[in-house]
Amino acid sequence: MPELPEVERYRRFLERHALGRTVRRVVVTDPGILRNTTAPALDRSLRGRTFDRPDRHGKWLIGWTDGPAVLLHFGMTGDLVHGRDPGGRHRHDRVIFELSDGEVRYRNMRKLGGLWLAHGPDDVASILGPLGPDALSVSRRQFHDLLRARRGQVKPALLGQRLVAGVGNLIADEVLWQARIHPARPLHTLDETARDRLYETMKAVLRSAVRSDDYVVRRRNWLVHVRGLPGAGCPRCGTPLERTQVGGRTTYLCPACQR
DNA sequence: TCAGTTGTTTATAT
DNA sequence: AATATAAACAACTG
Repeated sequence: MPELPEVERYRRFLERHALGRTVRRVVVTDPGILRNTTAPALDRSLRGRTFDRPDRHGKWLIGWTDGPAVLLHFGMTGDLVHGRDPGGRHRHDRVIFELSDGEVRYRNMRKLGGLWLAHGPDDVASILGPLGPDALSVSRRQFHDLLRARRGQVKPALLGQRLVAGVGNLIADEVLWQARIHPARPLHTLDETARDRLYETMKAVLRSAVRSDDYVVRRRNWLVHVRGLPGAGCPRCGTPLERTQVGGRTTYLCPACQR
């Protein structure tokens, strides 16, 4: 699930269910999900702390408290759920934050991604690593400046998290399809018009996806809606979609619309 | 049994 | 120094 739009939903979810709540206890059902801490240390560090307004950068969720911050990355199968009854826990709920009101569960089947504990903004920055600006808030000027400094193909550039942070495989295909740009196109062949179309399309796709509770299902005219279905055609022109590999990732495109 | 999966890191090669 | 490629991580599903 989790690309930028899903993680933004998790951010709002955490804000709704954890903001202002105090941590009673942290239960770790699978220590293998903890990346730079241990179950006892996590519980000790958070117990009694109160959650502040969470932040998001790209696909990272930053759960600030009046003590340390909890950093969550969701990999490909992460999720955040809320419950009141411990009996309702799922077997892939790896970490449970028992709060003064209900509990927030960090679920992750495949255990790509994980949980980090950070002690301040500098610690957060070093854990997140060299990310580009958030793809939803990057300015046109900054996007063009950063793009100019990149070489290679356009899709790997979008996916790399260093140009901008938050674009994943589905959104990358969606943006390039809507902007009518071939995913393997070398960046140096994109003129100013195409670069600007890329920027505007990326922002429009992300804004729209964030507004939807499930853009894969609800955006019926989008590529993601038909992506992977057998015999799927381009939602614009009906040409059978092409499935290929770009930058090592499965890629869907319309051979008629995307030159 | 095998291929495939919305992500990232690491090693290696170019 | 960047970029490209493959593998690894891990746990499923069809």
